[in-house]
Amino acid sequence: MAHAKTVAGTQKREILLEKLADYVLEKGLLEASLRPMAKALGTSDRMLLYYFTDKAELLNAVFEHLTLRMARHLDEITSPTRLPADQLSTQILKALKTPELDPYMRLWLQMAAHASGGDEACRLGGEKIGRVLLAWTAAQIDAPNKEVESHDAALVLVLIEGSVLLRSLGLTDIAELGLS
Amino acid sequence: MAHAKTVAGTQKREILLEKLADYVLEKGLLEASLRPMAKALGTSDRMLLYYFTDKAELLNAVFEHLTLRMARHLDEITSPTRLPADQLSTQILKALKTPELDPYMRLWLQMAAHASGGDEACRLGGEKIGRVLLAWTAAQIDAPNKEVESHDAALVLVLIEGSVLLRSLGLTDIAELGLS
DNA sequence: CCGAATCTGTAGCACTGTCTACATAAGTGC
DNA sequence: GCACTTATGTAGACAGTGCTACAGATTCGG
Repeated sequence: MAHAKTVAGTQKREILLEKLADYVLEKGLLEASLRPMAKALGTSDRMLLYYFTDKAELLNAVFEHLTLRMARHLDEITSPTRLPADQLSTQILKALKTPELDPYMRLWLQMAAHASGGDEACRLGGEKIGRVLLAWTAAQIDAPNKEVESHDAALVLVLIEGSVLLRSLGLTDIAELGLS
Repeated sequence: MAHAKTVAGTQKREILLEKLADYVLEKGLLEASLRPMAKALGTSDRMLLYYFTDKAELLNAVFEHLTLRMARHLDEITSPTRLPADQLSTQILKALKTPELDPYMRLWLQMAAHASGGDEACRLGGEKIGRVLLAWTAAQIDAPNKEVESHDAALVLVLIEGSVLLRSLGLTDIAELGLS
């Protein structure tokens, strides 16, 4: 049949998925080819396509897995004290530059680029990540009411993403000057 | 020898470059392979590698060409009246969503993604585009002094880029809410 | 007009990409 | 122990990539 049926089988799929997520997070989308990934995992492309029907399905699973993983990381570093938007954005940016979270931002950037090229899977995955980040941001904003909170959260997210993009091009000066 | 030597030769290179720029701008980096490009131009990959030593050199030339072309487009739509940062950012974003300029933003996003993956040529090209946009923005900002002007220009650029990234993921609502 | 330099077409190499066919190993229910 | 499902290895198909070798066409200075 198509793929894993037994208990051991689905477990193995989970293990593979975990390692695949590590790999994609570190190497990025451009190096996410079946053979290199399989090699890094100590298996063969044949096996990847046994546990995942497609490369597309594989990447989808990786995206979902990474989204959950990122959400957990974010939960761990959620500040208990709420801050106004301007202070929060620099605070958040600092957190996202962390070696723990930075890879997610880089991958997200790559997903956005693929999305702009028409890749619907990347678009959808990237959208979900964005929503997670937005909710996380909103929960840390000090605002008089819900309306201001959503507005400020959106603003902070826009600022963050702008910084991510500019930083990836080495335009760190602009990113920092703008956020200061 | 390596490539074009005569007058007609360098002219032909310019013509190819022009069409290559059109192609890359429309199709993006992922579809910028020699054979498809050559086919779209009515020539062969063999010819592209005659007039350009490398694919790398070809892309570099395309990037420079497009940067200049974008700068010309920007000049044409430069508003004579300077605006404060908040009004300017929405104004500029509207301009960059135009079918004439939007492709540049999409390509820029792809370049940033490649840059974040370690592609130095894309990083450098993308950095130049960023500087052009920054200068163009600064020239339209209403600010009391140069210091505020650079700060506000940087801020506007960050906002713009954040919007571009979010929009490419379909998160238009967040982009617009943040900029409002 | 002839040799030499500049162009261009054809064919192919070496590699990598996703994905499949087929056979075999390993387990599992009876 | 035997049939049957599940798991895995080997091999390769097939298309795509950048790039090159070689030969033929074209053009151009003498």
